Amino acid sequence: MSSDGVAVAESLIAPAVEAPGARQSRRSTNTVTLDDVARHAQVSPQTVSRSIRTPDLVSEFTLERVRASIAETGYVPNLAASNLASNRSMTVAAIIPAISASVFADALHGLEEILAPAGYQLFIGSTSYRPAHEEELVRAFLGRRPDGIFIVGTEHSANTTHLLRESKVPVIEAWDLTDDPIDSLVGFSNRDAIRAIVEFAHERGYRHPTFAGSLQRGDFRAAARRASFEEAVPELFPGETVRVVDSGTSTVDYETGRRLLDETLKLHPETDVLMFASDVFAAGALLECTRRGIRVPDDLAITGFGDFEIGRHLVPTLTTVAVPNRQIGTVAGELLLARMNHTSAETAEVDLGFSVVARESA
Amino acid sequence: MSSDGVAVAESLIAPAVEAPGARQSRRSTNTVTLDDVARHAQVSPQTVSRSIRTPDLVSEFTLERVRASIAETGYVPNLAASNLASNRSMTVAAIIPAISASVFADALHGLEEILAPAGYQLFIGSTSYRPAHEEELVRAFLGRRPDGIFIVGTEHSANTTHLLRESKVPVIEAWDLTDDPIDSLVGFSNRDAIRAIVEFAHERGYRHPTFAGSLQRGDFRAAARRASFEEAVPELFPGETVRVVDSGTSTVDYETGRRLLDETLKLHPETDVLMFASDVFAAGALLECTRRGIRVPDDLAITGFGDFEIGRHLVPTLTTVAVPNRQIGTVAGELLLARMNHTSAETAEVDLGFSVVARESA
DNA sequence: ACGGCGTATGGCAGCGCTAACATCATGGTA
DNA sequence: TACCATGATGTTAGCGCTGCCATACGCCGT
Repeated sequence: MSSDGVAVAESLIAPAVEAPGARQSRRSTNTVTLDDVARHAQVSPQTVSRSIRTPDLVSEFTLERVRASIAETGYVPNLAASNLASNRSMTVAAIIPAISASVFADALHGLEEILAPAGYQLFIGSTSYRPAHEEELVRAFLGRRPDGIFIVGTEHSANTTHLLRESKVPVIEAWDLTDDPIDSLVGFSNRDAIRAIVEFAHERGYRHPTFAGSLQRGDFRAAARRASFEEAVPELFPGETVRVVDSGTSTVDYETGRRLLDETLKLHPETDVLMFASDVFAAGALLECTRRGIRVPDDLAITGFGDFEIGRHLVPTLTTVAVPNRQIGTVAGELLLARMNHTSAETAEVDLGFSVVARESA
Repeated sequence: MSSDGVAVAESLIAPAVEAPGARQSRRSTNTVTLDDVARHAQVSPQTVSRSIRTPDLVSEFTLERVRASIAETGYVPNLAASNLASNRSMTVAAIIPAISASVFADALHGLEEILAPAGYQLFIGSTSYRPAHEEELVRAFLGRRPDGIFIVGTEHSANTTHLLRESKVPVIEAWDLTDDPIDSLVGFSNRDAIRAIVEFAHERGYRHPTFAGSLQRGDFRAAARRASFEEAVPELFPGETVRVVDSGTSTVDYETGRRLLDETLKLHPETDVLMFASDVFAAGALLECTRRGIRVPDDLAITGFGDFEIGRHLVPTLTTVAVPNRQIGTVAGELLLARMNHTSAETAEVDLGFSVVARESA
């Protein structure tokens, strides 16, 4: 082939000039790039880029050709390169304690509902309630340069807080309130919510409340709820013992609820209203009551926390506290969008409140 | 200011030479880069890179200094740049129908459990059972150049299949079996599973089975389960009408289960075993039976699908089909790891099976 | 006829990192 | 002593894309 001949001749004359293939290419195999599309459409790479990102600036005629070329070549833009060049990743990082906990799944759903139409993608990581893991996760996620961060909780390690503050990325802390947020805040007061349901129990005439939950290390919201109970009881029930049953680090499931009921009956048989830190526990306990023939609420009243769907279907239906899971996600999404579009530079602290849902079980 | 004066003079003499700051920097504000760390530690950038990625190749002495510099400068690696240069993103994309569905959350948990220790991060997207959305999601995710893809289901649009095939990325389809996978496959036969529980009902002596589920468009696994029921009944119950109650596009929740029970009692009062497409429906129906005083299984037997935790706590406990949710995730994770490390180039088709769990409700 | 303006496109450089290769000091071996 | 294998570090040249600016062209008003 004549072209080969030319190349060889050249390399004899000027050995400094690389022979084709002397240095191995670093390109990934078979990947269509923006340049390929540009060549195919006979326009500059810049025009292809514009056709994708700001089609308004490209003439109808050119746009047609570029689109056809993209389709024909099967081009898929490399967002890592785009991210690097434009310094925007079009991603939002979401850090939650557990994927399988439905409350957080609801919030993520709300978050995605707002962000996806604006072209943002969600990076999800779960900490399993371990602060050390949270820090690791924050570090790893920051490496991907998200345009926004959604994180459950207001209590983080000093390092985590520092990392987030220094990152200059809009951060939304969710699910609780605090006086000193990293940036913005969307949630409700776990403390007030528990207080409200203790007051409810008091008004209904119950006299011997017991609180039951798991005190997983790292679950600061659960801890806040327990503390709030311990604070409210002496005020509302003067002279009454403050009874708390704790399953330790157990997972949040129906089985744990059952065990918590068991322990309560053994340790505090005088209990007339058993207040759970989660509807899941309450449901497990309620079903166990059905099995054992304990009449709810006559023998023992039960309350939950979270207003999960099952509460409306249990027999008897469950008295609980409704919490705006989904709304936490949508509000957070809207706040983030405003910040990321530079529509607003303001941080916000949104208290979405809660409500006591009185049903049959108490 | 004198520096301004100099700049002007220079531009008069040699306008082609850029005055400092004439072209605006594109760097993101205040970001510490690998070069900054290198300068701080007085080593080359490459050595810093090695210190992070392959510390074995760096001397103890240098490593110490680099680590100190990283800490002091607060350096956070830019993974977009790393990704671009190395052609590895260290991410796996997971595409599931719904985040809030616990079965998929379990699988994701399993997947993460395997991938996270190996340094891979999970990108999660939900399709809401819409094939068009699935395609969009696949396209967007491919743009991030994941090293592996986990996708629920074996039925995809032609475009989706084509995109995934052409991407050359290891793909695992999950939750069902097929003769023609895109790449690898981890799941169980929804068809056989339903058949097994119909056989179970037959052996237990039930004579008038009815199937109840929602037939959401896009949920091919639900459709397969229904079809399997329609296939099994004529064989096992010759002469018996094939009764199917369908809630249309309702969401999978307890309320729908209740409505399905309602409809069944109206349309097919002869039913002696009601077989649900999900434990969630079964639980909703079972609770409604309790409320109405319908005795289970004496007046009506009930079966579910999925072996959710609640089934073990309902009164009566729920007969169902156990399905290896978590294991689907872990096995998929292991297969992906092997492919991504180039330990194995082989595709695999893994049938994890299922098992009928006989409890009190049937 | 001319400069000024808006629209469409192209050229250049660089985002922050790493693969590939080059270099340089060791130490052991023939 | 010359030689090469080994380990530690440096140099070069991109990865694929977009920000910024330059350029080309037609249109308008004066």
